[in-house]
Amino acid sequence: MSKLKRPTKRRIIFHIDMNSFYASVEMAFNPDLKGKPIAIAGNPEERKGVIVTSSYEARAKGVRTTMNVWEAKKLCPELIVLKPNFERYRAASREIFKMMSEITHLVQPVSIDEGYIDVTDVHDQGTPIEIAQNLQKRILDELDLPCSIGIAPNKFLAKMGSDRKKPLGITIMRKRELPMTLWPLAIDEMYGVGEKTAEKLKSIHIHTIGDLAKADVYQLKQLLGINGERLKNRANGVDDREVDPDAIFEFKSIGNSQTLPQDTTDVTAIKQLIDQLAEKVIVRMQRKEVVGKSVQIMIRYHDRKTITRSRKLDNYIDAKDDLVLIATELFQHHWNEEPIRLLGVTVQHIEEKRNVGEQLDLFTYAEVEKKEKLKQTINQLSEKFGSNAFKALQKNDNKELNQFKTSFQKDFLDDYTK
DNA sequence: TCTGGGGTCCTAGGACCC
DNA sequence: TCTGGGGTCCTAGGACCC
Repeated sequence: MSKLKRPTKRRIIFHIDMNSFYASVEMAFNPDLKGKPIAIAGNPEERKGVIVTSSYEARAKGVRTTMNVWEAKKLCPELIVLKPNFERYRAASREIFKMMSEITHLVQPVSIDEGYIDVTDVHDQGTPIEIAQNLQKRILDELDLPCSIGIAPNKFLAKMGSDRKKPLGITIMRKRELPMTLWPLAIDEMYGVGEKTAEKLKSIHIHTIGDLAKADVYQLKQLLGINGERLKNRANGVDDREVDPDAIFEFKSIGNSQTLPQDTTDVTAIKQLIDQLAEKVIVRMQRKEVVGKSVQIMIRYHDRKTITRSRKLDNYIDAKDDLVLIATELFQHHWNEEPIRLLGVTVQHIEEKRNVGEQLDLFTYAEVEKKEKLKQTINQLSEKFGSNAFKALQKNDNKELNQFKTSFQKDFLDDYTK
């Protein structure tokens, strides 16, 4: 008997998007800031002082995300620049998602300030529009934070909808109205189309989402691979991704990176930064009770050329020593000695600790590696001096190998390797 | 004085196995 | 002796998003 795919039920999905979230949280926290041009940025003394978010008043003066602080101040001299208070933003975010989860358990956070909910089976809280209005009002009344909501039969259209009206908009994207609502929009406004893709599409005379909806699928595939077909589908309002409340728990990597105060070739400073980054990554891994099986470093050079180098491991790691060891090795192997602007350390192939079992609780990766090296050394010694003296040691357990190492290795090996 | 830091997903080539 | 082709894993890089 063939398995027929059941036609998917028509769904009602919201995309909730907080309006200039960090700036709004700061204004809620300090109402004196309301109505003023404010921006959140890193340390303006250092070069990482770029604008992360700005209030609508600042945007009206031309202030944009990723703009340098000095550049923004040139455009808007009265700009109030604040350092980010991530704890504050996270706390606000938790409250918002709690309100969503009081409507339905089908909540999928996608970042600190946006998420999807699926209200298809919510029947006791009014019409979808009423549910959206109530949610928006509640977030505004109780948290003093504005948001926009898109209502649509799928995620893509809901996302495009929440973008239509800011702040405090509610926009319904009906499939039959797409020629009026979606298709006139410029291709760069489409979610999933960035700078590069927009350029490529324009080269084949696709300038609006409507052009894309009607474009030849084979030509699109040639130009963009599988993504070409997917974008065309989305332009036609087709997107069957489900709202997945578990997605947030299934993260795949944890990393930290940092731009240095100045470009540097100073190995001591670089190693110190690797150590700090590894520490941060490990703390986050421990908090989430996960381990990882692959380590990646990122080096951004003075000219912004960026490389990544990674190594898949035989075992899961969760210890700082291991991460520092492997990240440092990767760095030493691949650094071309040019001045470095930014360094990153990331652990990939993340698994929950409890799913991995206990095999690696015996040794840390660093210990295993040390043991392997010691074995190799002993093999070499056996070759040179005959097997009798060392064969026995190879069969012994780790404790004896270590005893051997501490008592003999130093002087003996120093002589031997010279 | 240009351009932060956190991620995800996709592609493509080479190695290796069958 | 010469040779096909599929599948999977690993690594590096790129595009995109907030």
